[in-house]
Amino acid sequence: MEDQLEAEAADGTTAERTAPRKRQARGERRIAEILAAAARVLAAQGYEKTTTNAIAAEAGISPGSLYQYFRNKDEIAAELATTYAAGLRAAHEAAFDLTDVTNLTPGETIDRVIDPILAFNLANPGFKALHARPDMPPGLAAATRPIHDALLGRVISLLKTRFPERSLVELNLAGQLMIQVVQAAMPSVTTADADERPVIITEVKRMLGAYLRELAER
Amino acid sequence: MEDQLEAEAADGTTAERTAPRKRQARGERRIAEILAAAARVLAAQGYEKTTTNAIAAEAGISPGSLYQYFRNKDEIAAELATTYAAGLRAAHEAAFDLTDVTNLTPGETIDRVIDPILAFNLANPGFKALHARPDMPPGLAAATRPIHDALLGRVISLLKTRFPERSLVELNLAGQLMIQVVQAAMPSVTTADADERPVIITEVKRMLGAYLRELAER
DNA sequence: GACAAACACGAGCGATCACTCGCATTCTTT
DNA sequence: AAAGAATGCGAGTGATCGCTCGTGTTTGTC
Repeated sequence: MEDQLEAEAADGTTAERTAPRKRQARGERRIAEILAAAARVLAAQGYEKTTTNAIAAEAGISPGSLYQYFRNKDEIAAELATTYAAGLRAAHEAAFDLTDVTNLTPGETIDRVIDPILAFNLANPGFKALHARPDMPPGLAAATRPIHDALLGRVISLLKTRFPERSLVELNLAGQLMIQVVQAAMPSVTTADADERPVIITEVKRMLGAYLRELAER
Repeated sequence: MEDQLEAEAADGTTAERTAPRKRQARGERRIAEILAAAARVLAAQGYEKTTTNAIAAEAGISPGSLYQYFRNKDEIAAELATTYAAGLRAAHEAAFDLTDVTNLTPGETIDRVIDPILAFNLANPGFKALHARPDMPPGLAAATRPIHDALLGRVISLLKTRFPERSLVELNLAGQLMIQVVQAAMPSVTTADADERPVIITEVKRMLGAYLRELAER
């Protein structure tokens, strides 16, 4: 990561990105610590009730130091949302092989889409506090939207290969509804005892499966 | 409404409710105005961002006058939640005749349950800002819970008559999931253009219908 | 070792919010 | 009409929050 030392002078535009001037190992670590702390506080308190002082305290630094790395509270949340988006996308791409979609049963397809989302939500409790809450500042919504759009796009393209006879508006609506259902059930899953979760998850999958069958026979 | 003048002296316990001491026509009106104003602000801003000063301004009174009638912000919200609960219950009871449940098709049953909820949500935009938001103070959650419980009880008893062979835990889970689905789709419905709404509503009902069919064949 | 940039601190500023208090006004009762 | 309770006001209080600033400490570079 330190292999470019003075090869950036030629390019003035990205100079601040590739090599600000000198050393940043400590700072880089701090940023990660702050984001981890913010995720923890966010998961416990929700966005509105999360204070920057609480994040700083959780990270073990002073409030002032926090603003050495982030312009304001929203930027911390936006950065975290971006990180989550990347993580969720990665989780999906790892569990999902686009080539063999056609020879999966509907139930298997549902599993392939739902399970990574569930696992991600269980592993990242702070995610849902950041994802499409209605009381968010518009700047943050911009960072949050790509997560939703990427997932929606994936679901729609999946529906398209499985129901080529359906119109795109129809599939769009179906995709949005299915995502809403999973999101709606998510709090129940994450707050339930670990041994209750499979029951809830099975039920959600049954509903989605039934809906897909209805879509096929329509 | 002013037919009890001095017939309350016999009952000491409910004296403050029926006749505090003297005159309250103006005050009674104010309370209604404050609640209406609070509903408007709540619908536009959400619970956390709603300030008591904004409610007072919307009601056309001073912040001080607000506290003549309510102890604090939460009490306003709680009172409003209670009002909503009564309204929703009334809407349901008007649209719902428990006697002829058995000779309705599943689709009709779904309409009977869903339509009043939809109508109520469209007519009372402030309702969803108050209903089971995760960032609410515990005191408010207490006022909000009866709404959910009443609805859940109604749905479950309905499922019980239609699926007597299913266990109660199973029906409980099914009822909760179905309610979650309707609630999850509600923002899409209320924010959509009026001509888009039927499409979304139809789709939600299709999903619920498909799920009920799956529940029957299970 | 000298210098400057990066990093860290924490008291505190300005704004906001829920709520109070002293006082003025309106209404009811006698 | 006089008393007093109900109603109304709005500046102000104390608490909290996001964020800044002056200052001090660490760390890489020469």
